[in-house]
Amino acid sequence: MTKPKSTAAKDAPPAPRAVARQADIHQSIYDAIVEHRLLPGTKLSEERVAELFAVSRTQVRAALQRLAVEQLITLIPNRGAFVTTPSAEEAHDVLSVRRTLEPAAVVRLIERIAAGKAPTAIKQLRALVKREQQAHARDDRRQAVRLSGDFHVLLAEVSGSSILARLMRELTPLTCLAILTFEAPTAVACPNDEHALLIDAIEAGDAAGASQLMIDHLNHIEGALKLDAQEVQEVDLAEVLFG
Amino acid sequence: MTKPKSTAAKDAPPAPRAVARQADIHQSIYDAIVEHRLLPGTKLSEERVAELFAVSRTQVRAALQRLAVEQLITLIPNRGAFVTTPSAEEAHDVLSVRRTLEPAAVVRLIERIAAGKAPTAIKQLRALVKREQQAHARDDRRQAVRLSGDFHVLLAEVSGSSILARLMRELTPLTCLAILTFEAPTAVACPNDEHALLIDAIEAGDAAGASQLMIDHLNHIEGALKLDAQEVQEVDLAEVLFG
DNA sequence: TCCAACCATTTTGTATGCATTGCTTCGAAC
DNA sequence: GTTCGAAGCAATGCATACAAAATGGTTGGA
Repeated sequence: MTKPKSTAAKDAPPAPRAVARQADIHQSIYDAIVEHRLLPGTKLSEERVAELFAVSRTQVRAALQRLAVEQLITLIPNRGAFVTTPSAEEAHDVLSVRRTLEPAAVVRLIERIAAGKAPTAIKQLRALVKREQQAHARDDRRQAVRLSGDFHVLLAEVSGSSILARLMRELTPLTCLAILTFEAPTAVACPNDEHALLIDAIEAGDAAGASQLMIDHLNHIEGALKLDAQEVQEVDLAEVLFG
Repeated sequence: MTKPKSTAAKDAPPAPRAVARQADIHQSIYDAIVEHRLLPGTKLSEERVAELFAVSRTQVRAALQRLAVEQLITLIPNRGAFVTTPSAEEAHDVLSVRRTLEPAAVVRLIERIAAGKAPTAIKQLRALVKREQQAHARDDRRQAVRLSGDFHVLLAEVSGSSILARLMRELTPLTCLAILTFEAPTAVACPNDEHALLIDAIEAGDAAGASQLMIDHLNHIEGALKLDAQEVQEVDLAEVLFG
């Protein structure tokens, strides 16, 4: 019974399916990185992670490899996996591409709503904004930034383009990482009133207005980034390796 | 000669054999899929692939996993890996997103050239178009389609945005797959004169004209897709990968 | 005292063996 | 003759064991 090695599957009632394990590991690390509980530069030892999840290194390697493709961690051969340290340049780059993509998502969504194909879109978006405001209300900045990213992903999803949604799922975590790395703690990340205004414009069917709001919103985010404050906070030896 | 292991020789390849093997497998399968030697729906058995490359299944699994993240293959739990069958809807979706992204890449590149930051860009692009024309000349349609995709990736790369380049590296293989799946064999994929015209407009610094050319170009590709022809055939793995 | 080389420990890379899952085929009953 | 079920088989999922590489400390020499 106490041995998790031999027939461990019976001990875990909620996740008897083996496939879920790997996804769980990926999700947990993903969440930790996006919510800045795992700081850039932190090393993720295979054995350590495997221990924490009570699985073998095989599963961990798979999860880490996927995270590496998503650029959330950097895999150095024979050295290990490290949480990616975003550069200021990359942060601007991501925001720049998002200024191209997201207005298109907004326009798409407005067209889709007009065609009656996305009846619950507005409702879903408002629900997410509400959660975001709640996070703000309890001063949970990490969760707020994360939910803010989720908002932009949801926007792309309900716009009806799976490709667009996929790209946004790649870009938003990088943006979250950049915000939490470069933004001053006092600054407001993705001011949620802008999200609310954006929904209003979408609901009103104002394509031009909504697009401009989105661009302004992304500009505000980029403007809030402080490129000089690249300080290291209690990160162990990793920074030395990268420095 | 006697002791190749110690700290003697530095001319040994900096890239370890280890990572190279895995990358090789990935690249080989990638090429085969993008050049349509591996047809959509084909099953890629771990054991079979491992045999062909003379490695263990471990390496193959890693390569397949990466291909799955890139959406070139579909991983079905307990079933195996299959070359992704693109749907007509996805094909249109990809082209739609590219119509949003690529004009931005063109404008970016023109600005970059004007700033003197990409002196060899035009030269590189023309060289690639030349190879593409040569492939056309010898009626190598598969290689032509593949090089055509490479052209669009190179365009994004020299535009100076690594994020944009990354996204294009994801989208072009899907487009290649769609073209070779849905397009009539007689149709010309990515008419290379359009690529040449595009380069001319970029070199002339005509941002509006070049953007429009890019949009037209992508529209031509989408227009050439035939949504009904969706056939699946069986092929021999060894023949395709090494023949 | 400082630099360099060596050895031990830790961590990653890889293969292999076993368990599990899904498919297929053969058999029997209706 | 058709259909449902069970057993066998093949392929994937996963863990463990082993090998290679790197790091850190230590020892020896200049």
